[in-house]
Amino acid sequence: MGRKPCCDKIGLRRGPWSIEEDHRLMNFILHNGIHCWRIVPKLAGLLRCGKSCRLRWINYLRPDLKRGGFTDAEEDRIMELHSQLGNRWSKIASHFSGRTDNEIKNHWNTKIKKKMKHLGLNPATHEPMNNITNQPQSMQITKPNMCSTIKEREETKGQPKDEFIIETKKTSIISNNDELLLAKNCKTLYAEEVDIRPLFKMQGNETSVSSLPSLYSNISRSEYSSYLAEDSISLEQWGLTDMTDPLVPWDLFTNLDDTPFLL
DNA sequence: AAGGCTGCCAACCGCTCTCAA
DNA sequence: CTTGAGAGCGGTTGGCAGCCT
Repeated sequence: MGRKPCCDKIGLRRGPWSIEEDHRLMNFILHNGIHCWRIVPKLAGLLRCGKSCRLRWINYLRPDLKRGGFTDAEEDRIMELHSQLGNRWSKIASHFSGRTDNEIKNHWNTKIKKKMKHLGLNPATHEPMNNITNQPQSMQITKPNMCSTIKEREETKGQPKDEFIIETKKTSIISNNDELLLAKNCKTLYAEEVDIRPLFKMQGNETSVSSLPSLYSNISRSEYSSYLAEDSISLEQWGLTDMTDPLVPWDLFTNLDDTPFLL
């Protein structure tokens, strides 16, 4: 038995939102703010449930949404965060401004997952899959102090953490930039034609990489420093007076009435 | 041209979490 | 402490568009 539905669904609209509905919801929230989603549709004059309104606002109407495709940097960050947080999309989304959990989840399921599989990495664990045949037997991967959640990471602040040691002999797994990038995002590192013991240590906001061949010397230096930066978005930060993203069809709303839809 | 297939993504569903009474 | 309502989250679905045969 789940909990009761958030609303009486009889007579309520479902499916895609019309421009008129978007207009009403947008107008209502911009004029009145959000206090209780349950009453929003009633006050805004919408035949939708509060839950549906909330979703529409968060995933589509919110003025601070970035829209457009994900940049390579954003993809890298998603993979990095996913390796730590797993499928906690809202947590992952909180590290991005202008991106929703739904958007990130969709991108993960449709693009990044495939990319990882293509590269022989398990999307769930971010580690090489067993059926990858070019992985040398001599390779050992150890994760002495892996933090699986942000909370854990915070709790172990000041201690060496997220430390991966990979020992390998003469492997050539990494042969192009994409794979190198992915390895970086898994905080794993493979050596090419050398014996190395790369050691990633994260201490506070600083990352140090020791004993790395020059090939890898330019990666992960600053990647982790942004981890701890928390994105916090507020209405004041939405910049409602400067919405210039051409991908957002705000011109549909340029003729908003001055008065809210109070019925 | 038409039908099938695939990818994308908005939206929904069911569950958990949070917090006030 | 318990309960219940609302909010939030993650998994899933369905429809559309574009591509392929």
